Amino acid sequence: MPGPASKTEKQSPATRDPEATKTRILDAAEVEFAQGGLLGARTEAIAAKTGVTKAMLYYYFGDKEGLYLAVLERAYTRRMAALQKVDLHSLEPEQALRAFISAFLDEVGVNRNLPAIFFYEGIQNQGRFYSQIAMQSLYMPLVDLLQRGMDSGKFRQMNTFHVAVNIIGLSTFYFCSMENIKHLWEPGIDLLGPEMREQHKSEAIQQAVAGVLKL
Amino acid sequence: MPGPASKTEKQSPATRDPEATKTRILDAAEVEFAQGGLLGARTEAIAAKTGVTKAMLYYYFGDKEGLYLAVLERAYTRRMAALQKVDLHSLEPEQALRAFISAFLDEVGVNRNLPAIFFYEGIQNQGRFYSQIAMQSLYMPLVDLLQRGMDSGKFRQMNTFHVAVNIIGLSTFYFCSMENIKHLWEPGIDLLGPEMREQHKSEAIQQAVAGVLKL
DNA sequence: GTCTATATACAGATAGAC
DNA sequence: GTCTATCTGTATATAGAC
Repeated sequence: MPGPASKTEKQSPATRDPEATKTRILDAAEVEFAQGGLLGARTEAIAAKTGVTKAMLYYYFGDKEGLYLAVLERAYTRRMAALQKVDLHSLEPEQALRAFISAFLDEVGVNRNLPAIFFYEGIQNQGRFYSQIAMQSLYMPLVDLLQRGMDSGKFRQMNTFHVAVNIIGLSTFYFCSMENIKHLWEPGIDLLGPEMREQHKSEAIQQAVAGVLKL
Repeated sequence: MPGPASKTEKQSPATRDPEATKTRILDAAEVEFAQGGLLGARTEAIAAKTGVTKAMLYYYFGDKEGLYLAVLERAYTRRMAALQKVDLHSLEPEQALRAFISAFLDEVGVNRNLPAIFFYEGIQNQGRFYSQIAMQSLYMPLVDLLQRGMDSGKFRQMNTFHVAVNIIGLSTFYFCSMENIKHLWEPGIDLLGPEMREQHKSEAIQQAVAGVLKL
């Protein structure tokens, strides 16, 4: 039965609201890019999730790559905002490290697509869109923090770059590998549920802290 | 200047050697799948790298997915072989953990495409091709090892599943994020060179061991 | 600002000669 | 067993009506 009333389920009608539409597109694109990367994402799929037509993506963002950059930009801004809330310099190194990982993982819990997106960015796009900036916002504060811990004698001697990378790794790998590791737990468990996230955060912090403290 | 002699550089001539050709295709496919995943990989690119035509991929492996499965199969076999060389049960928990990570990272050094491939497998394919098997070979031995350490009183109380995942994470993230993190070091450094790999391995083992030992 | 319809390019896959 | 040529589907992107 064709006709205007038989339209199949769309997320919402065509609400002629530019900002809302842009946001909805970005939200859908973020999910799609997180799943397939720039290469694997399909503009048609993004449009379908959004509830607008493909043409709108091009109207607002020029092309697929422009949309991708907008997603990265927004993701980066969010991450920065979340991490800058914690004042690392007012805390002792160990407490600062705990606070940093906690804030980082809370942010990942809210914005679950970021680890995969940044991962894709490195592996599929050779970091050509964002590695410099992501590094400055995420890794350098951590490296500085570790250096401060070493200087104060609380942390062991270490290569701060490698350790910083490994700490981000042990914190984010869980979110990037969920589908590979879910069989470790009982079937149907929600790895993103509050209890599991808390468990993961707790273990991640313990591992990170114990891994850098002087024996 | 057309003609049979002006053929542009191919990896090798058409050597009518089935096994060699299959191996060459698998090698090239592994690189391509590691870079783009099942979705992003291009059969044309694989053929170009191999030096045979696209038709050969289909002749030997049926379709793209068949080739992908063959790559996974071979990668899995290699990983199993590398990990089973170390006899975990004959070592004390701490030494076993060191040996396990060392063997794992040595294998990653030899076979550099695996972390990315398994990562893609989880994130892009929802682990539908391999998560069960990869889990059995990689995570369960580690979980058992951690449990043994807890039982013996040498390791702290922990959630062995989370800790195992985090240990694999801190060990592999480096290889999956190279292009994102390379700016932490001086320009042009080879993150896969022997010195850097040794540094990474050393730090990874220290972090993993310190993270599980009883204080 | 949003949609429908379509142009253009390219990727996966196959047929058939050699 | 390998290649060339090609079919077919699908993806990005655009033109133009509303």
